[in-house]
Amino acid sequence: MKKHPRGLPIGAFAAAAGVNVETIRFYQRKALLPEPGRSYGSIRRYGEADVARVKFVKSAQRLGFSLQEIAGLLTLDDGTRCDEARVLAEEKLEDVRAKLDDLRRIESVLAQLVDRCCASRGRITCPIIAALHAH
Amino acid sequence: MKKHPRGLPIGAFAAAAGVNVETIRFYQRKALLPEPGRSYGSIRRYGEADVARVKFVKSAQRLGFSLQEIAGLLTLDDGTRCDEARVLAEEKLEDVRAKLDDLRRIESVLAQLVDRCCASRGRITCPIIAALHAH
DNA sequence: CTTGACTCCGTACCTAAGTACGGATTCAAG
DNA sequence: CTTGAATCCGTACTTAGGTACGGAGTCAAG
Repeated sequence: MKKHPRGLPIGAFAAAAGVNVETIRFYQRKALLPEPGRSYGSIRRYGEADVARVKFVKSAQRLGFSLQEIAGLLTLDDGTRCDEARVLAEEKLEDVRAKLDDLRRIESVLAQLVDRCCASRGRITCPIIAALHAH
Repeated sequence: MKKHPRGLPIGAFAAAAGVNVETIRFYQRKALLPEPGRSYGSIRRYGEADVARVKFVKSAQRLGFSLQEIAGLLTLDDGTRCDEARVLAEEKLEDVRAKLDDLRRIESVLAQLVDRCCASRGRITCPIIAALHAH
């Protein structure tokens, strides 16, 4: 493993964070990452804190937060404004539960259709097609 | 209500189907609707079958089918190829169940985080922020 | 025959979260 | 000092499902 005494250049940084170089640049434009210092020239150098930040973003994404919402979470990064973080998490939980309700409804309709379809072998009109015509 | 003896022009058709005029033209480009006849001039005229078709598309969308998948369903529109329709419905059911699994996992994590957050009033480090840093 | 509403058509724009490209620098090794 | 890799930067493209725009043509009523 190579040493990067002045901090990681973008390629090594992206690899360390498990994302694409272009993704780093994209996050930079979205201000999800601070503009890093550019020691000796015009090349950006990143540190461990930046790697942690990208991983934070990816963790939050896995919980369904959008990048915009994650920008909000990142302003609470010092961990001292628990109330605000809880509000964001509660709102997201509501979103997720609403989507769950939708999907459960859809699942039951689809399951019924598949079921009725199986039960109606030889019928002239497919129950699935008929149901889609019915509403 | 006005009569449209030669069939509905696009505006009345879109209204009857409950969608935007632009949506009709978009569906036309996607070949979800057949090119309608243009009697006497260059104006498209639509019939009841077209209205039913748009409603079919909207029903299928509510069940989570993409327009591309709906194009597939529409080729089975005569209702005689029940097996093929069932396969498409089963695949969609699998999709929906996979998404449900994801969301349930997310819900439980979020619910735990909110819970722990509530339990830790006064703590210095917010458990939500800490958890996002942990993975 | 004119006016106003409607339609036609192609094209651009929108969101989200990136990905891809390409010319110009710059860095590091030999 | 040269060469090749990496970086910089702006811009365009991607998917899905539309929405919006604008100029030209057409249709029906008065």
